[in-house]
Amino acid sequence: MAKVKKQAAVSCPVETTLRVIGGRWKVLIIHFLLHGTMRFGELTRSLGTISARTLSKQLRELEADGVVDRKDFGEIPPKVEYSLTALGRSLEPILQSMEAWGTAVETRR
Amino acid sequence: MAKVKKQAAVSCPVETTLRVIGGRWKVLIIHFLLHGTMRFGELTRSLGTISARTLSKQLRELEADGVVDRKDFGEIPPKVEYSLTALGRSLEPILQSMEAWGTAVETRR
DNA sequence: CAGTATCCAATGAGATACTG
DNA sequence: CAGTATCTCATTGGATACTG
Repeated sequence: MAKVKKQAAVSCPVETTLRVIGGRWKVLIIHFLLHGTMRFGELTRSLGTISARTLSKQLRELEADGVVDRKDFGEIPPKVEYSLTALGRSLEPILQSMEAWGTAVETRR
Repeated sequence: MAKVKKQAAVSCPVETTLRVIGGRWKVLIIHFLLHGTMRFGELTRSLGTISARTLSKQLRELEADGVVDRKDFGEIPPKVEYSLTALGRSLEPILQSMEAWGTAVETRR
């Protein structure tokens, strides 16, 4: 299998996952989308303090990584719905264990 | 239960976990320490291209978060050993599921 | 409504040099 | 050996204003 590119370093798959869900709002976005499809404005309100620019960027990145599906209805006024792909939904157990661990950490303080 | 402080936002525990393990080298450091205690120089060599400054910082942060234990033998030449605390070892299942997910993502490309 | 364009500040992390 | 001190740069994300 050739020369493994260059800087494969060590145990990369974990870092791949981190790159995908590591953005400032990404796990929160995924969290909401696990409950169902949402429109851009709904996400903005649910997330509370995110700017349009930032939400847009995080969604595009999640889409590029195959986690989120973007459906543009091509209407005016615009209507766009975001949902999780199968790959995105497969993140649920990870989020759950991360939530459990985070809760434990916060508790023990 | 009062007013929930201020910016509790939404589902924070997951983000707590992300803040703890989200550093550039942290999951890799934890990965190695899951196999046993290591000295500073060993970690440096294992990680390949990390600078002393960066490794030092990441270790201090992991220590502050209760994940890593630092044992200074107070000898000359210096000898310092790093290991995981119980809390640190409890991250193992999370890393494993993240590794599985990351592998799946890399595979499907 | 669902964005994009610009500009800007904060953080993270690398390179290099030095030290008890 | 195990760091610390500086300096620097790249990336991330926020604020604001504008648009099809």
